[in-house]
Amino acid sequence: MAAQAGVSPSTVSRCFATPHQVRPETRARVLAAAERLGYRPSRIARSLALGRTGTLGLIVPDIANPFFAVIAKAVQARARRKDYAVFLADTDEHPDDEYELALTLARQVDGLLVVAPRMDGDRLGEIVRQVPSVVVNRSVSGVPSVVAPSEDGLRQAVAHLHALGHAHLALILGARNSWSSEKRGQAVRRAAQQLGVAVTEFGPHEPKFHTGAQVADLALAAGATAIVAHNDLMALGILARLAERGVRVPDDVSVVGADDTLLATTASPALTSVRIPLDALGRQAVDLLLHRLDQPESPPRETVLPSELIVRRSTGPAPRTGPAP
Amino acid sequence: MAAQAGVSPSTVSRCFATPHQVRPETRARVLAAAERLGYRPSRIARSLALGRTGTLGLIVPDIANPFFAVIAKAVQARARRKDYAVFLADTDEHPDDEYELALTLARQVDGLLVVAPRMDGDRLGEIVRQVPSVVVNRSVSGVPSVVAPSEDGLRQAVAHLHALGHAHLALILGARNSWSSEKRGQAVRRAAQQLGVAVTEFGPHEPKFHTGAQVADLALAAGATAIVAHNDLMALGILARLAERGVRVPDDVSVVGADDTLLATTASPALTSVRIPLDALGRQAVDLLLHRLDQPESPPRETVLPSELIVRRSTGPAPRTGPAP
DNA sequence: TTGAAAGCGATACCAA
DNA sequence: TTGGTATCGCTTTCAA
Repeated sequence: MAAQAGVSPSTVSRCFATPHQVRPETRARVLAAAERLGYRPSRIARSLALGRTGTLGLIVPDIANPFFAVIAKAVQARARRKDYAVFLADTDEHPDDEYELALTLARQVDGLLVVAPRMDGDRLGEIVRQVPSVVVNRSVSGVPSVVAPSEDGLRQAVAHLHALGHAHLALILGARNSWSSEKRGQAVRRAAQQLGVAVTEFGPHEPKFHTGAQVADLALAAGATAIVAHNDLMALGILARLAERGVRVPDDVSVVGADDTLLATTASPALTSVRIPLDALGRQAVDLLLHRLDQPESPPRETVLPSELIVRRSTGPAPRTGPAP
Repeated sequence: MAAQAGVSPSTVSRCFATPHQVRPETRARVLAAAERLGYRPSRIARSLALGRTGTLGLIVPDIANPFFAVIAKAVQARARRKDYAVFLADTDEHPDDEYELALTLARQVDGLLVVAPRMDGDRLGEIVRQVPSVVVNRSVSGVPSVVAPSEDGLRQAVAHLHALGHAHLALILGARNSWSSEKRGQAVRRAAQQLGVAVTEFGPHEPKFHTGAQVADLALAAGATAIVAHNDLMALGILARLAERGVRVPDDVSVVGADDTLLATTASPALTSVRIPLDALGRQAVDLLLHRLDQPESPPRETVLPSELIVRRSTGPAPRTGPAP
C-alpha cells in the first residue's frame, strides 16, 4: 500500500491519524491509492500498537430479553457515536460464564459494561480490578455504576392503587438473588406500610410468563384486589390467566407491571407499568465508562436515574367488596 | 511472563497453542506462572500474527426487536461453542450505516453474518466480496444464506382460516422494500387464490404496533372476517384496537400474526402465529459461515428452514353473516 | 523439547 | 513535511 502511493508507511499512517500533518498533494495521492485498493487501516494492528482497541465490551444475561436488548441498543448507539465498537457477550443467565467471559473480554476491550444482576459481588470486584468497568442496573460499592432504582416508580404505583381504593395487594417477587427483585420488594413493602395497605407476597419466582399465570390464582385466592408484579412478563402471565378465568381487568382486579417494556405497551389492556429509562441507562453507562477511560483516577461515581409509573388501562378503582347496595 | 517462567516466549506460546508439544514439567511451570500472574494471551496480538481473529461479526437492523434479538442470541451461543466471539452491530434500520458498518467490521472479523432485510443487493454483494459472509433471512443469488421462508406457514394460515369458514381476509403488508414482507404477501395471495378466499390488502406499512391499530378499522370496514398481519407486533396493534372497539377475538374476527415472538405467546388471547425457527436460523447461519471459513471454495449454499403455523386462541370459526336463522 | 529471530500491520519517535 | 526504525504481543519456521 505504501509502495502503491510511493510513500513510506509512516506517511500513510499520518494521512489517517493526523491528516493536517501531511502536505495536501501527498495526502491526495495516498487517499487516491487507498481508494483504488479499497484499503482500510487494520484496527487489529492499530490496537496492538496503540494499546487501545476502540472497543467496549457489553455483558448481558439474555439479549433476547427486551429489557437487556433495549439497554444493548442504547449502548450500541452511544458507543458508535463516540467511535467505539461493541463486543457483545450473552451469558445466557449463567453467572459462571459471566465471569469467564468478562475475563476473556477484558483483554480485548478498552472498557466493560456489565449487566449482571446475579453475579456475586466478589467476582464483580475482580473484574472491575482487571479492566475499567461500569456496572449497570446494580449498585456495587466502590464500582462506578448506573442504576435506575425502581423505588420511586413503585412507590408511585402503591400510591396510585391506594388512591383507587385498593386496600390489599399481592406482591409478586422475581428471581432469588436478583438485586433488582430485592430492591423492588422492599420498595413496595415500605410504601404499602406507610399507606396502610395490606401486602401478601408470593415468590421468589423465576420471572417468567408461566409463573405469572400460576401465581395469579394464588393472589386472587388471597383476596388481593391489585397485583404488583416483578416485571411486565409476569404481569402478562397474570393478565392471561385472569382473562382465562373471566376475571376482568381492571374492573375486578388491577395489575401493575415493571420495566415498561414493549410488552407493556402492546398488551391489551395496556399495562400500567413502572418505567425504567433503559435507553438513558445504556447511554449514561457508556458516558460514564468513557469518562473513566479519560480520567482513570476519578472517584467511582454512581449515576442514579429516575423511574416513574406509567398509568395505562390495567389499573382502575378497587371493586366494591361485600354485597352490592 | 516468559521470564517469570524461565522459558522463552516460543515455549509459552506452545503451552497454549500446542500443549502436547512441550514437556509436561515445563508446561506445568509455565501454567503455574501464568496462573500466578493472571496472564492471558492477548487475542489482539494473536490475531495480528495469525491473520485470524476468532471473531464473527453480526449485523442486525434493530437489536431491540425481539425477532433479531432471538437470532442474535442463537448466534452468540453457537459461536461461543465454537470458540468464536461475536461483534454486534446494530444499524438502527439505516441501510447506509449497514453498509459502512459492514465494511468496517469486515477487517476485524473472520466472517460476517448479515441480517439486512432492506439493504440493496449490490451493496450486499460488495460486502460479501470483501469478507466471507452469510446472509440471514434473505435470499441473494450467489451468496450463502439461511432463510426460513414464511410461505409454508402462511399457506397453512390461509388454509386454517379457510377451514374455519373465513371467505374474506385482510392482508396487512409490512415495510416497503422488505424482502420478507414481499415474500409473505405473495404467499398469502397465492394460497388465498387457490382456495377461493378473497383478499383485501393494506400497506405497505411500517411494521409497528400503532400502524396495526390504525389498519384494524380499515380491515373491518372492508368486511374481512380474518386479518393476517405482517408480523406479531402489528397483529397486537390490531388486537388492541379491536378490544377497544368491543370487537371480540376470535368470535367476531380472527387474527394471525407472524414470527411467533414472545409477543405472540404472551398476548391475550394468545396469538395464532407463523413460527419462524429463529434460533435454528442463527445456529445454521453460524455453522454455514464456519463451514465456509474452512472451505472457502465450496459453492454458496442456501439453507432453507421450515416455518409452521402455531394455532392459538386468536383464531376461530368465521362469524355468521347475514341475519341469524 | 526448547530457543532465536522474522514477521503480522499499524504507530511514534527521532532524523533528515 | 517526510522517511527510517523500534515497538506492540504473539506465532512460527529453523536450528540447536
